[in-house]
Amino acid sequence: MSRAIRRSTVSKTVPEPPEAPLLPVPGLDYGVLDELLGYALRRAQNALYLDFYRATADLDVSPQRFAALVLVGRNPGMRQGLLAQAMGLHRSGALRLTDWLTDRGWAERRDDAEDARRWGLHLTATGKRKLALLERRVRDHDQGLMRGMGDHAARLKADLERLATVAAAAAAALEESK
Amino acid sequence: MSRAIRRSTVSKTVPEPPEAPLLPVPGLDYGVLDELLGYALRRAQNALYLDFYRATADLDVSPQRFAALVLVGRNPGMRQGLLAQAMGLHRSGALRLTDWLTDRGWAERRDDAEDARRWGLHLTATGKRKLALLERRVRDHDQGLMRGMGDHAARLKADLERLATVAAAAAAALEESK
DNA sequence: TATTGTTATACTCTATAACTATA
DNA sequence: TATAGTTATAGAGTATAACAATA
Repeated sequence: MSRAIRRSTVSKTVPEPPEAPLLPVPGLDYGVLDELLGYALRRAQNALYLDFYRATADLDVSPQRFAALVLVGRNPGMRQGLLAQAMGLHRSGALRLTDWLTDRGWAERRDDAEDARRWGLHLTATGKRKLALLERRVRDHDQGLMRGMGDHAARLKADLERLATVAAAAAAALEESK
Repeated sequence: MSRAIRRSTVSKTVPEPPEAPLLPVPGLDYGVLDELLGYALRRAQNALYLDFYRATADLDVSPQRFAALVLVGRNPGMRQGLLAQAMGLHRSGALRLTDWLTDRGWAERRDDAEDARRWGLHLTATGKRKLALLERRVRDHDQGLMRGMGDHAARLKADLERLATVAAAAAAALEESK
């Protein structure tokens, strides 16, 4: 592959957040939606996304990009393909995500000693500073949500982790039975 | 506004699902992500979306469009603006969503008796049949997830509803303090 | 003047398919 | 041949801004 400098065509901003939270509108009949675990999850996810967006508005990231920054920071030298796998993305998506980080000077690609097809991803000094700042902000903010959930916070987190594996197993079973 | 027949430029298919679930990759260090309620929620949401997509693959809907169908079915005559509000969308998004439903002959716009600026949204007979089929499928499927969560299912749903309001309040407070 | 819905546009996000270099 | 990454493209999703009709 060409190791020449590439021109990346990556987004310049963070995506627009939802217009408004998805909270129940008084007087509307939600029918079956009110019974569904999936819809409750969607409502919560929507509210948290909006909240994350506002809490980090000045730092120019998205939840996904924050996650990528953490992963590269914690696993220096990781390949793009592994980043894709960890984030549930196609290879081409991991490329764009990496480009976004390198365009800002937060990460860089280095040659992989074992396999010349691969890159090793590393944070720059700037990236490390940015990550430290972001981690503090995001953690504080998340802890605020946890406080709001009181003594249900820990069990909610555990239940969500279990739900993710339950749903993934269900999806895999459907894929299988095709 | 023109009540002439419009040419809708709406998508023909359902969006591509994530490439793969976001489950933890063994051997990777997730750092702070493993501590965050928000990341646990993201993992669950990702898995459920993929699962919904596969469970309804033959029915050509997305979670959002399913929700719109339920809302219009349950609240006949509702305005587009109200649909936007209920779904956390901009007006222009509700327009596209409505176009999508009308293009398929599942819903129709009728004049609003009280205000000539508004449309009243209604399901067609076809839309009602489709909705009945979808509701059965989605409910069965959601109950499968609930069964997988055992006796934690009800409390998880309640916790998620509370989390949505906690996060929405936090987001509103941030918006306020700007 | 404000509101409802529309139009036109811009931008992001993701995947697919074909390609190059390397294993 | 298979894999890692790249390129080019197509399709989806959302919002913004300006506009017409109506209140």
